Amino acid sequence: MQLDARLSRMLHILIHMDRLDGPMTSELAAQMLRTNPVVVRRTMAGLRDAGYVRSEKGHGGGWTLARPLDAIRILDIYRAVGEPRIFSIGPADPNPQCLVEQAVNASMAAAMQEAEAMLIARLGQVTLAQIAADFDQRYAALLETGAIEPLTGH
Amino acid sequence: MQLDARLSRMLHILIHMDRLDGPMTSELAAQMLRTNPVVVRRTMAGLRDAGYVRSEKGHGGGWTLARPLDAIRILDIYRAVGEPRIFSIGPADPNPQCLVEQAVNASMAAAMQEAEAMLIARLGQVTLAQIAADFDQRYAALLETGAIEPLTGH
DNA sequence: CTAATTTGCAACAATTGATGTTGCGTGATA
DNA sequence: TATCACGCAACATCAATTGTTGCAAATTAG
Repeated sequence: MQLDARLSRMLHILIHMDRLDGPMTSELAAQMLRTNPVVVRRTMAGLRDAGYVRSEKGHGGGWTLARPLDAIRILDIYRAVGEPRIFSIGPADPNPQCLVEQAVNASMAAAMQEAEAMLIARLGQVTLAQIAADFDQRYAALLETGAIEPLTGH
Repeated sequence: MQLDARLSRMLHILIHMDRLDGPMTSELAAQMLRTNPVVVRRTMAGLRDAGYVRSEKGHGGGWTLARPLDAIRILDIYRAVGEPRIFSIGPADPNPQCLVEQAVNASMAAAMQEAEAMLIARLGQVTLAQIAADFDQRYAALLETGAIEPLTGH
């Protein structure tokens, strides 16, 4: 399997939702993510259950933020999408009989848990508002160079 | 895909090689790893090319350590097996046009690179001799409790 | 010298979980 | 009442490790 992009995709679409007035349909989100509306609904379901977005059916329906971006941390969304597995490397057998293998697993697990704790801590320190602010800087910088026109699609 | 266990498997088998007098055949290693001899050769090939083990064909052939365990760090083996991808999460598009997505990727990449650097640093600090010493402690502890008999398989 | 052993390597199948896709049901609105 | 949009189940696709088969090459035993 290639990379699990659910977290990145949700962060991406949540910021777009913040900049959009009115609900965002799964269809529009799917275009932005270059995927299928069903994939959007499937992944966003976790965010809805966790209270970060709301969904409305029917005409004029779609997805809306339930909180401001500065009240959502990356870690919140990581958890809302189901806390996907972080590492693609790991033990051959998580609970082996062989004592050598137990020692190997213990050593690797210690290192990986340390790295994971650091990553989780970082994800808990960054709000979506900070990412949106970074976007604003990038946008302003591109306007400055004349590389893009004001109000064109990002 | 499930977890990539190549690194763990190599650490495991290298320590067994150290405790074995004479070469270890791929067949024996495969039994210890509960896999196929071809898988063993395939993965060990990287360690041979990197100079950590030697292989001999024919009668009495097999794999032998080319260095003592205290001269091999986990990081060395990680590199020798081809530096497998560490994370199973990541960006949907590593080089997107969308500035929002660029900002998301930058934020995630910063956190992940920090965690990766910490993991790599840890793997560079642990030698296989240290893991083998941990095994010795586990073995002695089990002997102490009478849970196992001396000289039985580990 | 011949047979048995063991690695080397190519080729292909199996596995697994996210991702992609189709279809239909349900609720809301124009 | 027709259209829109989400909800959900079911199945296909994909990618990378892992598993498997087959055969060649090298080395040693007898």
